[in-house]
Amino acid sequence: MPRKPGPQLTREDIVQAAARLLDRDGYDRLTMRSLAAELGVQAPALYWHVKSKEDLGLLLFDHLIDDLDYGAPTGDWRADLRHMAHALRRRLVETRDITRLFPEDYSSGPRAIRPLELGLGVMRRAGLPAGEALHAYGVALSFIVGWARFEVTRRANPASAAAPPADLFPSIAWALTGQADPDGGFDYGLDLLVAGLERRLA
Amino acid sequence: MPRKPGPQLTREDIVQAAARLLDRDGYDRLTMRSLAAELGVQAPALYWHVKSKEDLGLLLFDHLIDDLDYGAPTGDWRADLRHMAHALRRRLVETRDITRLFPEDYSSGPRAIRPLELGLGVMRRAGLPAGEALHAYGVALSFIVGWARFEVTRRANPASAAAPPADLFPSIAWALTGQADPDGGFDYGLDLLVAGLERRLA
DNA sequence: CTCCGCATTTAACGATGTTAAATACGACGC
DNA sequence: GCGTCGTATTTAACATCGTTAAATGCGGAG
Repeated sequence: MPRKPGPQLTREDIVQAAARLLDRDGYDRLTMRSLAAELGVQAPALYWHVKSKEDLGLLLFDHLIDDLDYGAPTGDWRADLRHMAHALRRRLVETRDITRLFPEDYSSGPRAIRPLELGLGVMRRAGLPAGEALHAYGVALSFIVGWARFEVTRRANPASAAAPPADLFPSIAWALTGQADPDGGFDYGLDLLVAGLERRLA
Repeated sequence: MPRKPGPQLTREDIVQAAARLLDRDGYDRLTMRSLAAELGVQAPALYWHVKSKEDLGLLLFDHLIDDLDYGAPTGDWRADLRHMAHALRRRLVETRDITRLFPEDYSSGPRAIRPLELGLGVMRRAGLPAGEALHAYGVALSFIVGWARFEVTRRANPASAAAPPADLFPSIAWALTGQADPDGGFDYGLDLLVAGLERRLA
């Protein structure tokens, strides 16, 4: 019964080749035909293993995010929260075009269940009421993903912000007088989040 | 010198027709040809007024967001922040497919300057140090946009979350025991944000 | 040896964004 | 009044994409 694993094309092969192409050429050039070529095969062959390109996109996202190690809980919920957030953000920022593959229904669905369980565990150990944990998780996830999307393009483009006229935009001019380290924004957001949760616990 | 405004096709006409089609058919069916048909014209005619579809997307986004009224500052920075956040979120959630048009470089760029000035004004009046205002604004924007993207698809799909096995995912099971009102997540996030900022001010 | 199901190739379809070339049309110089 | 020129639009077509239909190879079961 076990089939010969010979020169057969497998779904895993496809996903791995897709990941390779995504990293090399970006999502726009990741086409069914180029993917088939990477595998030494013709394009329609892919459709035997994969329902559609959208389907492939989900499989690819899973592949790119599955090996993410959120680490074991340490008992310090603040550190755990920060650690998880940093891990996810780093993966989103460093893996090329992965934000374009991010499933729009990541809040629910089977693929989101592991980080959900972990994240809710952190909230639980923090002492948050059960009714707030899902909210807090959703807020954190929204912030992280939303932030990563902006950060990706900010890294791609130069920091080409020419200062606007100070008379028309006084608050912008004011904000530019304080020089914040430009990469600290994410940690600043985490600080706000943690402080907000602490307030919730008091 | 003033040209006759007769049956000429203008860029505004195109953008308005695009907005109409977007609302009626969604972004996937908003094609150059269908847009041209809506205007009683052939597809390549559009390219005289618009550089590309991507360009049109930016114009369309501007059109859909420009009339957003953030309201005048009240002096209560908490209320102002919440008001701005709600206004933006509502527009993002209610305007069909607008999140797919959201410019990835919205943090900077001329089109983002008005909300930026307003938002930084709020941060300023809150008493935040100048060096933190940009960070706080970026955090808030990331949260709002990130949240809206999830909320859009959550509204589209039913709340089809079948509860996972409690023995494998105890924290999820725990979180589900507390019934939070499912639409309060955004306000909860705003509460966290405000509380975090208050902490920053102390 | 034959038949059959899995896997892949060949060929092709329809749609899309976009460009090149031809064409209509109104203003302006002479 | 005629020709010319810049503006605006149409006609025709190209390249590419995701996807499907049909034909083909191929290996194991009877």
